[in-house]
Amino acid sequence: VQIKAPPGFDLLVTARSHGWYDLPPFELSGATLRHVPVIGGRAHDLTIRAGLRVEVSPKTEVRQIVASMLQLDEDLLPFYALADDDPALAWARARGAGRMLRAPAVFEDVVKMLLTTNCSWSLTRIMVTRLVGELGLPAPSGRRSFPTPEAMAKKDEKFFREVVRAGYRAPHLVKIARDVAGGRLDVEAFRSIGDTADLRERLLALPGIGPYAAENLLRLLGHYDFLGLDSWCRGRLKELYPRIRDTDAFAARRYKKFGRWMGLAMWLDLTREWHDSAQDPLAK
DNA sequence: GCGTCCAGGTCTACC
DNA sequence: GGTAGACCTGGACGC
Repeated sequence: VQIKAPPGFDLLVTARSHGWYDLPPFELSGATLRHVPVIGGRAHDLTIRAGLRVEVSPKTEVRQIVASMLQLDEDLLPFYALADDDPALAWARARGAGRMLRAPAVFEDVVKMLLTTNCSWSLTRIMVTRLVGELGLPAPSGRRSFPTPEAMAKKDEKFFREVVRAGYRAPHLVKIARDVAGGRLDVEAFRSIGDTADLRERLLALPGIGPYAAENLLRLLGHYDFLGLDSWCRGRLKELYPRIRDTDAFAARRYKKFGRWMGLAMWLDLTREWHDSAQDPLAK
């Protein structure tokens, strides 16, 4: 399947927009991005190569999934117009940066974000790998999908504590999975909510999702009005701007001029070095 | 080998 | 509304 990309689009820049490419079922090898989406109840091998050649079936649904995963429909021109005037962000237009890599389903993004809270990146990777290995559906290649809400809903808190070893996050995983599987919670509909404040409140209503997780999920949902500051962001701000004292107040001032794009502006400022070299940014 | 600290926070009980 | 303190795990670090 050939998919037309917007001008300036760079698959590698989008794939490495944040850490998702490092968590299964995502796999980034060279300029090839893989995932195992569940389509029609079955797991499929999805391979996306530079030039956006996609090899999978059924084709129609794949177009929508890939366009959503790579945020191909996001109009970044208003953001670039602002970034052009900022010396630290003028690179964004030239590199085609600003599209955040997303999972095929919002459910996967929510669960993964929950598993990034209050732990090291290596622990996040371990927990997600166990979840996929235990509950994912096998694709023809043998690689596994991210678990469906139904698969997770069948497991109890003990499983998430003792097998996934998610610790105190276990009851949150059970609650979210069972609410989604039971039809009481439609996280996929979050992509069509336009009002940022409303969407943020709905995300904060999810157990285990606080300001950090909600605001980072907002960014994946195309809302950049909040900064989503965490300890990593604060550390990076201090590295980039060593003279600042109050990182949160500084960030609010520094990126205010970007308006509804402020969260994206900050993220690209903090991660610009990831796109300077061919080195894996998470390898450090 | 062992103990301590902390990492891409959240929730609850208090005040 | 703000603020301690508890919460799981795994890796880094010091001894």
